[in-house]
Amino acid sequence: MGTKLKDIVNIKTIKLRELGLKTLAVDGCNLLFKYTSKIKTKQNYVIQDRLGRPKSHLQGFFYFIINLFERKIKPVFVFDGIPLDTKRNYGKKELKRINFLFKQYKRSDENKSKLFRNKFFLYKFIIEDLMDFIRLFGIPVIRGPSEGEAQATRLVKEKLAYGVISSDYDCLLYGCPRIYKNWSFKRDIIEFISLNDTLDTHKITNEQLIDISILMGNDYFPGYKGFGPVKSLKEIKKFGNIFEIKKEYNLNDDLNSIRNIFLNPYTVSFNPKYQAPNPAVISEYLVNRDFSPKRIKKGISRLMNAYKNIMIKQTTINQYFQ
DNA sequence: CGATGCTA
DNA sequence: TAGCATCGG
Repeated sequence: MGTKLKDIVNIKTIKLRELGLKTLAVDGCNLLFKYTSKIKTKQNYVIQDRLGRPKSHLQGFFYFIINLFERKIKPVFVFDGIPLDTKRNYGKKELKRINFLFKQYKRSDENKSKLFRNKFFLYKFIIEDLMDFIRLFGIPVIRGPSEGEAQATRLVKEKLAYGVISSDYDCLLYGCPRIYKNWSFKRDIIEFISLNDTLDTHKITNEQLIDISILMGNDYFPGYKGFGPVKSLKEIKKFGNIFEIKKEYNLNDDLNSIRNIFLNPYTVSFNPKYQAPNPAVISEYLVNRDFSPKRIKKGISRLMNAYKNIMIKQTTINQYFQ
């Protein structure tokens, strides 16, 4: 939802290679959703193996990892923890509908395409398998207890990652200093959003940015009518914080708890560790999912070459600084 | 989305 | 070999 911050944040396009040898926390759910909706057949279905299992996300993640490795970027994948997400309450009705669709999905292609774009379905049936797949690359994966953005930001704050790759701006509200989005491997560029630059530009604090998001509306609060980026920013700068505005406008929502979601998110301690990718096992996994041997061979060769180059570069640098 | 194949 | 179209087998 963080899209409403678009008019406030500072966006800069940089070269992907500037991020070489950096560890970036990747919002895995974001990517999963992206690939299951964008990698599709002519009939607009996810691509599937002969057993009807989805492959779109596997292909997407496979090349995403390879492309990052080739640019010497090390990802750590962060997934959301809870299948029942707090933004949308999946009631009994929706659960029933999804179970119904799932039972039918071997028969109806139409249901499949809907199912694979349903967040609840992905959370319940796809994520764990995908995390296992990623682990075969020796890449650390964590499923945080609340929002992925919050957990990813914690890694950055603890200097275990340099920044976060995510499609929206919510990480800024959690205090993430660097967000990267809208990459193009072909053009070798990525957009960079700096929290500090954003705050400096408007001469506001991180808490004030949260307050602005509350006025405009964020994932946890619908906001107030008439409060867009311009008015929200102006009023926060004039009154200082959301509580003064609450008094001024006679609002009676519990805004402090919304604020606290961002100021004190529920996350866990995690120390990312990297290992060498396991080409044989990755290959076997992809063969089982009906990827063509040609694709697998080429991809794995790119992967292992890229990994080797990261290791060489890293050792050289480590030696240099010793 | 990113890879692959085809065309000139 | 770049640029466009189509595939994901």
